[in-house]
Amino acid sequence: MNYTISDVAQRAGVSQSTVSLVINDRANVSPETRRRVLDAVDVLEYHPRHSARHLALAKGGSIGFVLTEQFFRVSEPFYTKILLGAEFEAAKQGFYTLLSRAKEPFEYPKDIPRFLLDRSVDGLIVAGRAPKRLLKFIKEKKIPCVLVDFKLPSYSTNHVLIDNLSGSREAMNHLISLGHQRIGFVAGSSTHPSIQERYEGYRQVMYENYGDSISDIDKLTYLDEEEASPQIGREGALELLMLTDPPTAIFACNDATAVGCYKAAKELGLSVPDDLAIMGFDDVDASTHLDPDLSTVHIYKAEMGKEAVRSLVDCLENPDQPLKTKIISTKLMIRGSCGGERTPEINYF
Amino acid sequence: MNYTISDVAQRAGVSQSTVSLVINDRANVSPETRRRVLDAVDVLEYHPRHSARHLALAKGGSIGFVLTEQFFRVSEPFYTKILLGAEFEAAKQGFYTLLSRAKEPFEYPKDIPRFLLDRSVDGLIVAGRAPKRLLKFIKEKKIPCVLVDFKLPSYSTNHVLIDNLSGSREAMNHLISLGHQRIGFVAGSSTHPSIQERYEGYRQVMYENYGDSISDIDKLTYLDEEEASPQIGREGALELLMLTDPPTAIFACNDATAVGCYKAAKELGLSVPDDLAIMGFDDVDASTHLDPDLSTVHIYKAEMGKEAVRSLVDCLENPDQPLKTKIISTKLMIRGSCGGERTPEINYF
DNA sequence: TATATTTATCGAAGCGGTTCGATAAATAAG
DNA sequence: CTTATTTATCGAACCGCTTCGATAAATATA
Repeated sequence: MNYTISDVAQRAGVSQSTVSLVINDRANVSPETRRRVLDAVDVLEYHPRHSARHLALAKGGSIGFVLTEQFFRVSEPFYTKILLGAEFEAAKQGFYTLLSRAKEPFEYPKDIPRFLLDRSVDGLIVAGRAPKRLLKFIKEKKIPCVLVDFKLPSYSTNHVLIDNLSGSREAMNHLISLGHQRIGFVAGSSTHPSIQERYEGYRQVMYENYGDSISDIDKLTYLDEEEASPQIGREGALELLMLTDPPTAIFACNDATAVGCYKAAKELGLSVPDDLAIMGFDDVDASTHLDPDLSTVHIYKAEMGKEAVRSLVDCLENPDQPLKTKIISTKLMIRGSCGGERTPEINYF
Repeated sequence: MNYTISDVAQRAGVSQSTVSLVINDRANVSPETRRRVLDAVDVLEYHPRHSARHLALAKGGSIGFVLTEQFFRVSEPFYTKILLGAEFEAAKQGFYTLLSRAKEPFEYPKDIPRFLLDRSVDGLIVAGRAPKRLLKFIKEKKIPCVLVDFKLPSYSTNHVLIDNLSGSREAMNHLISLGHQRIGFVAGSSTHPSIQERYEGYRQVMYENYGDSISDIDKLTYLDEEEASPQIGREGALELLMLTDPPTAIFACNDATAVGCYKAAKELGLSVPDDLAIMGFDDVDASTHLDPDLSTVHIYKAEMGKEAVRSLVDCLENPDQPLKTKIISTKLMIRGSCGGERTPEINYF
C-alpha cells in the first residue's frame, strides 16, 4: 500500500540506485531496464517520498507564500488572487505551496515563518508588504525571494510589480477626456509604494493638463496612512465634496476606497456618474457589484502570482541569476461609474 | 550558518540522542544537561530540519488544504476566508499548510494532489466540494480528512458544516415578521447540500406560515444547478418578479446571487427595500458594499477553518477517534435591504 | 555490603531517498 | 587480439533526525 524505492527495485530486479536513475530520468540506463522499472513503479503505484528526497537533496521543491496578516482582512480578495495564481504555477512546475502569515507588528525572531527556520521551503514569495526585519532575515539567510506588489528603497531583490504609474495615468486621461477638470484623489495606505505611484500618476496628469489653471491640486487630494478601506474612502470623499469648489470626479486609490466614495456620494445626494464620476483601481470582484458598476484599473492578479513563481523557480534553478523586476501592465475597465464607452469584460482566472 | 543536531551535540558536549531528547522535551534528562543543550541551541540558532524529522517520524506536521478549482473564481471570497482561518489554527498548532486545487472535472489519477501521493501531508481539509473519485482515494488510502461545507450521502468522514437550516429559518422568520407573505427563493448551485438545506429552511417556514393560503410555493422558487452567481441571481429574480403576483421579498441562496437580485430590481425600476426586500446568505465583504447594504446570514468562515484544523489534529493525535461533524451556527445580519432593526456589525477575522 | 532498580547518557540502526566510486560488460581504438 | 574507453549497474555512504537497546552511574532495597 505504501511502497518504497527498494520495493520497486526488488520487483524490477535491479538496485535502488538504478530505480533512482530511472525516476529522475538520468542518462545511461538501458531501455529495457528503464521499462522494467517503470512497470514496477506503475504496478506498485510508487511515489517517491517527498521528505526523503528533500533530505537527500537538501532542497525540497516547496515554495513559501507569505501574506501580511493585515491583508487577511482588508485586502484579502486582492492578495488571495495572487496567492491562487502562484499556487497554480507552482503546482504546474512541480512545487508545493506553503502558506504563512507575517504578523503585524512583526516581532523578531518569534514571528519568522517557521518554514524559513527549518528550511522547509526553497524560496519564498512575499505579497503586499513585508516587515523590514523579515526582509533582513531573508537576506541574511540568503533565501531566494520574490516580492509581489511591494518594494523598499535600498532593498534589492526580485520583484513583481504593477505598472501603477501607467495605469493611473490612463485612468486619469480617461477622466480628462470626459471633460473633468476638478478631479479629486482619495487614498488610504498612502505609504505603500503602489499607492504612491498611483498618486504620482494622478499628479502628473493633473499638472500636464491643468498645471496653470488649477490653484492647488493638494486641496483635491485626501491621503491617509491607514489601510485603504471603504471608511477611508467615505471620509476622504466627504471632505473633498464639501469643498466650496468640489471635484466632479474622484479617483480612488483602490476599489475598496472607491466603495466608500459611493457611500459619500449617496449621503450627499449626488448621483454617480452624473454628479460625480468615480474611478477605482484593482478591479476586485466587488467592483462589478456596485451600482453603477465601477470603472477601474484591472490588475492581472493571478498572472502576477504566476510570474512570481516563475521568477523564483528561475532563481532556484540558476542561483547566480541577476535579480529581476517584472512590471505587469494594467487594463482600464470602463464601466458605469464615470461614463464613456464600456470595456468588454475580461474573465481571466 | 546552517547547523545540525550534531553541531549542537558537539557544542553542548553530549550526544545527538541527548539533544533530540531535550528538544523534544522528553523525560530523564538532567536539568544541567538540558540547560547546556538549550544554550547551544540558542547560540547556534538551531532549528531541526523539517524533512529530516518527517522522514524519521513518518509524519511531518503538515496538513493539506484542497480547494475546488471552480471556487478559485466564483466563491473565492468565501472559501479563502476558510483557508485563512485554517492556516491560522494550523500555524498555532505547529502545522504547515499546503495548498492545492481539485481540478474540475476531476481526472483520476492525474489530478490527485501530489502531496497526497508522496505523503507530504498527514491529513487534509477539503473545502466546498470534493470530486467523488478524490474522496474515494482518500478513503482507500485512509488519509485523515475533514470536509468543510460539503457532505455526500453515504460517505462518512469528519465534517465542519454550516447550520444552514437554522440560518435559513431565522432569515425567513425575519422576513415574515416584517409582513412579507409572498417570499421568493432564488438559488444557483442547487445540488450543493448547503444550498439544499437553505432551500429546505425556506420551504419549512413558508409552509408553517402560509401552507394553506399560498397556492404554489414552487412558483416562487427559482433553482439552477449552475454555480450560484450574480448572473443566476439576476435571471431568477427577473423571472419571479415578472409573475402576475410577484414576491415582495426574495431570499437568495447566497450573497453572490443576491447581488444579481439587486440588478434585476433595478432593471425593473423596483426600489430595495421598499418595493422588494432582499435577503442573502454568507455575509461576504461585498454585501456591505451594496446599496442598500445587504441583510444576510453571517457565516463564521474563519472559525470553520479553525474548527476543521482542530478536528484534523484530533484525528492525527488520536487515530481511533470517532468521526465528528461540527455544525457552526450562523448569525442574522439585518442591514438595509429588507428593513427591521439593524444588527450591529461583527468584525471577526 | 551485595543486589536490584532507577536515572542519565550514548551508540547505532533506520526512515527513504540520491549520488559517488567501483565493477563488469560492451564497444572502440590501436 | 589486446588495450582503452564507454556504458550499464550496483553497493555503500550520506542527508538530519528519532528511537531502541546497551551501559554506566546513582539510588533504593534486602
